[in-house]
Amino acid sequence: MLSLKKYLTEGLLQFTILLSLIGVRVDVDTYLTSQLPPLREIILGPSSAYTQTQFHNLRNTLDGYGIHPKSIDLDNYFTARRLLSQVRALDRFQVPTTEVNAWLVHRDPEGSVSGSQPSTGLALESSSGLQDVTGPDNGVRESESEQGFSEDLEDLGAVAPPVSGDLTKEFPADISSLTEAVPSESEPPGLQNNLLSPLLTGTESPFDLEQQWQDLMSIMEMQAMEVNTSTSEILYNAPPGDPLSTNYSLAPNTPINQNVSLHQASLGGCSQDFSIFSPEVESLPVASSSTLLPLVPSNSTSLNSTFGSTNLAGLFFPPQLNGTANDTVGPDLPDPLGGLLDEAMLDEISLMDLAIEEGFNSVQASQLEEEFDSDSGLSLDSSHSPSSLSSSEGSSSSSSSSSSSSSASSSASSSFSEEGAVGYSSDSETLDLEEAEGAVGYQPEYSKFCRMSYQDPSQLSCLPYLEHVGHNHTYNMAPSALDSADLPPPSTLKKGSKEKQADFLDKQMSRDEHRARAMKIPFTNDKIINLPVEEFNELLSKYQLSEAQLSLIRDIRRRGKNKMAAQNCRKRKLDTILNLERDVEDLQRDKARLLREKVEFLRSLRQMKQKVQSLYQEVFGRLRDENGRPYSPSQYALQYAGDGSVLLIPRTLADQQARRQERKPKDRRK
DNA sequence: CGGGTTTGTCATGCT
DNA sequence: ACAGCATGACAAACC
Repeated sequence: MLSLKKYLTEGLLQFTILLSLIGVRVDVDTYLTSQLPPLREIILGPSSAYTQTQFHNLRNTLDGYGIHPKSIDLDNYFTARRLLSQVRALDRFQVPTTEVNAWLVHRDPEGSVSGSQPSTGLALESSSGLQDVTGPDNGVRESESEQGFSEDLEDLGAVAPPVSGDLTKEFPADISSLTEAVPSESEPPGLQNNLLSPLLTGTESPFDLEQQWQDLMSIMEMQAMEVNTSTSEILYNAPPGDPLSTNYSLAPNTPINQNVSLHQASLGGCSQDFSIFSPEVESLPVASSSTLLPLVPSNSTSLNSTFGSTNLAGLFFPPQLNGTANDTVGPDLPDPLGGLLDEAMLDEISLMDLAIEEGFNSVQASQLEEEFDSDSGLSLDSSHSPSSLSSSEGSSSSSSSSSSSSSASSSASSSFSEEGAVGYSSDSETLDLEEAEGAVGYQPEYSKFCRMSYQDPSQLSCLPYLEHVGHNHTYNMAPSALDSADLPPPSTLKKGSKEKQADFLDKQMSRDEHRARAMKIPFTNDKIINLPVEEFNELLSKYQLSEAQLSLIRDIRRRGKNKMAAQNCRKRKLDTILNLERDVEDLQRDKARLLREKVEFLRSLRQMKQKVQSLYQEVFGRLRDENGRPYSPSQYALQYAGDGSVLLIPRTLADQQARRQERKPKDRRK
């Protein structure tokens, strides 16, 4: 029970201190459940910074850098660092290494999907431009995408031949490459210029293309998982098998009454839910046809490159595309990214913006974090101990410095206390003053005044938290006091002066000093208290002491040592509190920094969404039917298939799928 | 004089 | 068993 009591009281004390110091909410559970030892130790168990200390050994302790001298636990130290880094990594998206390639395809009159060989039908007249930007870094990806493309084609060939046959039968091929379909951003919309060339001027790209694309993929993935506004899973509703076949089965014989000659692009190699291109328009005129128009992959055209282009920055919400297509693409082009740019995300962004503008005080930061998500584990950066040293940059201040100060002062304390002990005076309340004054046995060489290290003013000046200690509890007798106490001959003093003297002595001498005098102890309390036990026993053996004297001497020694212990204990308490204060400050700093990083990330997220939207509009606007007319966004939409290809589907079907997707995630969330 | 602070002391547990 | 340390609790002194 007692240990339990101690445990609880200690823990509660620390916990209370921590909470009282924290202006903001700190998820203590996070600390407790983490493997970061220091705070957990402080709260739950023997505190590393608040533990019993062998002060005689402290003078050998470290300078305080790196590891708390009282908890030299390298395993915990490195474990904490590793975990901390992992936790911090949680705040960043785990970007899949998926990639998207755009394919151009055209259909030839014979009904075969041209481009079934990457190097043949799919070859883009201007594909060289695409490949130019592919660059060395994309070499591997390119080959991968080609492989994926081949697979796609195989799927098409195996499953979709009837459709493709229908399509081609029905639609005269209008072979224009995607590159032709996408204009440069500076060109008037609708011009049949190279679609990708402006996007593929990778030389200007200040970004890491792959990173950008990964970010984009993350956005989409996150959107599919969290926002649930996409219709990405439509393809997953299909029975196991080729999703494309499923799509075809949805509208196997529905004729597309136009000759849909798709300059199709697909995103090859993308295994993620990728239906961001599925629009959300519900009230659009329903096309009679529900036929899916698979966008057959072309060869090495890579949207990676496309997205990597800085030109995209200028493509945000580009002007109306396809100016020549009066009847279709226009301002009312549905926002294919409605799901991506959902309000929730924007709210977050707005909140973060607000937070930034307002300077991120701790309370706001805390509230913001609560509003966002629960990755507050990032504040795990419990800076209390060695673990905090891992906290990157400049915030790794606390523990080392605090530990050093602690250990330094502790060692100083020990050294001083070994030099001498607190002087004690007799207890006036139990002794006859005159008897005390007549006491003998004080040896001058032992009457030097000693004080505890942190009672030394010079030391106090180094300990700011003790600066306010201005009390003058002069229990300790100064040498002068001792001398003066002995000087006046008792016989020469009047009664009144004796009383005054007694008062003075009472104030100058400790109670044990008085007791020692009263009992005629032949050596100083300093010796009694501070001599090593062997020397102490040796000293006792030199004198013939009564039992009462021996008892008093042992009491003096016990009290004197306990007095120092109490002082050390209190000092440690102060150090602990100060360390906690520093820890809180560090945690708040880290928290603010993490929130700032989060804001930055959300901003880049938003930018990427805009880029995707722009690209959608670009691609869609450049698609032409067999008559060279653009498709109406009210009737068709682009949609990513599960296998990475891009489909041009009737909007009705897209809407259906979108609705289906809206229901499904809700269920999944519960 | 009351309240807060500092300090000494005791009791207790632990090593 | 003893010495010593740590610490909660209490009280006295002090401000």
